Amino acid sequence: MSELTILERRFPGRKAGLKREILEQALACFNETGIESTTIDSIRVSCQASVGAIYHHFGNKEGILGALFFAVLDDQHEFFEQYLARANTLKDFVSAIVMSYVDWVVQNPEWAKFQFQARGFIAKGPLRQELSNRNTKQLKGLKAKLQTVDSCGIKISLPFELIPSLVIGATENYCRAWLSGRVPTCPSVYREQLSAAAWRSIQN
Amino acid sequence: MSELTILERRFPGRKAGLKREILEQALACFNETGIESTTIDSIRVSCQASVGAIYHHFGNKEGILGALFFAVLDDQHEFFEQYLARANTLKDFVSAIVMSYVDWVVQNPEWAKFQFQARGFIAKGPLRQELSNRNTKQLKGLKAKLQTVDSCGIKISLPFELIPSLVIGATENYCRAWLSGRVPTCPSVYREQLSAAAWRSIQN
DNA sequence: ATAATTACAGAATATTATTCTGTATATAGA
DNA sequence: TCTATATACAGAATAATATTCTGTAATTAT
Repeated sequence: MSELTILERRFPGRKAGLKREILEQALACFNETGIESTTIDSIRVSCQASVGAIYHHFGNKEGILGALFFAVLDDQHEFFEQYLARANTLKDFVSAIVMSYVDWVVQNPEWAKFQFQARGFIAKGPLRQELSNRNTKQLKGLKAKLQTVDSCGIKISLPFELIPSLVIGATENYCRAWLSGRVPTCPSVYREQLSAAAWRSIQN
Repeated sequence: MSELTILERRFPGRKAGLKREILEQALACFNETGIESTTIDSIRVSCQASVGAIYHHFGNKEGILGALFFAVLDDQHEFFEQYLARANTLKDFVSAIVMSYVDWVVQNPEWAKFQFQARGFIAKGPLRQELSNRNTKQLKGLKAKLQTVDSCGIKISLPFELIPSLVIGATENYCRAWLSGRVPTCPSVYREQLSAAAWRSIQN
């Protein structure tokens, strides 16, 4: 794991300084007051920039949202790939998905909160195609990797389209509950249980 | 099941006619173009009302959102209670939760889509307390019912706070995927599998 | 060194949400 | 039935917000 923040990794260099600052404050605003009720002006005040600067870098509000959203997505994906690379059996495979998800959320709670909020917006707006492309691509990668893995003597009889939901659904649901304060206990505490439950759920 | 629509059940009577019409068109707009990018004026045009009428009934945009959101929540809850009433064993209990969720979503896909979109907004805005109250209340009801049920000789050793996520997480995830078009197969097809997987996931 | 591009500032404008004032319609009490 | 009171609606006026536009500084490339 690098010491840099997500923004420093995705928008590196000194000349991207203001860009990062705008994004950082925008993230804070979005998480505090919600995406819709965050105004460009509130972001502008937070980062002490001008509307001109903001619109120069991002075009419009959706542009800020998109820059943040795809930065998260990329970061999460890289993180996930690191876990996946070490998985040799099907059980490891399931475990890697669950664990990487939990660990990433716990390490980046503010980004995770934002991601949950923003997905809906992106799925509607002009960037929906981009999101859809990435989803298909990632799914294809997963399928390929899945072929190369030792299946532990288990024959999965459930239809493939159900598997992703079974593997990640409960974990995602719990992480969301934790981020919103509905449950107090950090998902890290339940890494093993969530992983084991996912594994049980796909067998029959 | 009543023949009436959700709106007719929640806002009955002739004098609530325009109110229902506004809500119906607002729902359509929200689902088509997203909540943020839906303007009051686009709703006004769709239902051929005046801004005055809209603001008279709902106060502001958030008010429309809230009326729709809690109407859905109430409807879903009643539907769910019908299933739950028939559950006598723990396994039935889990099954009732999964099945009622799937059936409701499949019967009311537009409302379900809206619910997923709107939850984030409500969780931020001024109605968040109301939402939180309902969640706690429902959870309390579930716990109470859980005590009265035959546990099938199973001793659940997982912490309680994990259970709701394990039971409904995968199903919710799949329904969401279906509503957004990411998977083609209707969740109804997988009712049994989802229910069985949830049941396996909570045992260890 | 200078031309060209990129980064920024802030006033001007456009879009959208909300309020306000007035009128009609319904409802309740006499 | 009459009238007072509240509720339902219409649409112009205003406020809040997003976006554009024009100009200037800084940076980069030639």
